[in-house]
Amino acid sequence: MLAVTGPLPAGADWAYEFKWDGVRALADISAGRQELYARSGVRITAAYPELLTLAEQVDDALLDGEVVLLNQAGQPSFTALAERMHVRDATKAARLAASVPVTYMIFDLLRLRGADLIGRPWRERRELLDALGLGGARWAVPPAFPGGPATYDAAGELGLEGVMAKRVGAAYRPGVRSPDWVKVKLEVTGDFVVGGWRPGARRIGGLLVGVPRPDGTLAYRGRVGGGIGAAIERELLRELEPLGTANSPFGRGEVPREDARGAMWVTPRVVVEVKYGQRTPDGRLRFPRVLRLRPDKPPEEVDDAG
DNA sequence: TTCCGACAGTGGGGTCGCAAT
DNA sequence: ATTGCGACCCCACTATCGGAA
Repeated sequence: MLAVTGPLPAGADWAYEFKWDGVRALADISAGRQELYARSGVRITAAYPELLTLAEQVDDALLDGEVVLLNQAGQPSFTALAERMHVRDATKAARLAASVPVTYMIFDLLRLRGADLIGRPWRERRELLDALGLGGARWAVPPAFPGGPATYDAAGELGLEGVMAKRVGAAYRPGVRSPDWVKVKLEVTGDFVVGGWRPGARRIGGLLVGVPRPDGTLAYRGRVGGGIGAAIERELLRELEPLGTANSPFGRGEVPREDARGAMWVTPRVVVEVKYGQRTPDGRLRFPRVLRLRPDKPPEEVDDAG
């Protein structure tokens, strides 16, 4: 079951959980055996051996949750998790499980001791899950809260990805992106200077953006290809085409070769407003998309705050 | 006839593995 | 040994098309 994106729902028929930035995983435990499955249905048991002792706490259950890798501050790091999720080799998995262990955040219960719970309301499934008393060094059942705004604020303070709102009376619908689950992500908008663009299936595939440095070069912040519809593309072409230049306005060697392939460089004069999730460890924008052009904003006034 | 929802396609940050260079 | 590319993970958004209203 998947969530739709939307504004924070309000009302007594909603409950709120933190949204964990990791990999979705179903844990199927029966007869002392345990398997983990990714959203695609692929078996990912071997990648996370530290979760296998979960079977000692429950003998027959189908659990839904998110595998996360917490940093020292207790915040999930998707970038760090990415280095673990492709691992198939048992020896390598065991070494990583010891040095950078994951945590399984369990939030739903779909089967218990032979009883299929999918048709039961979320509230009931959640009560049964809580009653199992699951908890250990490498897994947890994070709490659900009754207040939406408070949960959202807390997610912001804790540096989490956002909030999941769940309709308490709703059944579990496998594989369905249902409005009974609403994800509300903490996102920000910021202004960035266009230093180049790449042709794609559209005339403008994506923009290469950055923020100005005192020496006049741009500090690279990544590519932005989302949000460029026909109208914005037309505006961008009108502004960018006269600004073409032979040299990259970014710092030397700063744009990865992959990103620079086919790029058309421009004099850094066009400012765009971009919406995005968090930053990656090296400052690049995650899930970026163009909101609009900022013809009113001079490039010199762009900073890296937003 | 118009509107809406599902879906394919395009774009992003990443990692890994394999084949071509 | 390096590079390109697709397959997976996470995703947002746009354009299109067919069916419902």
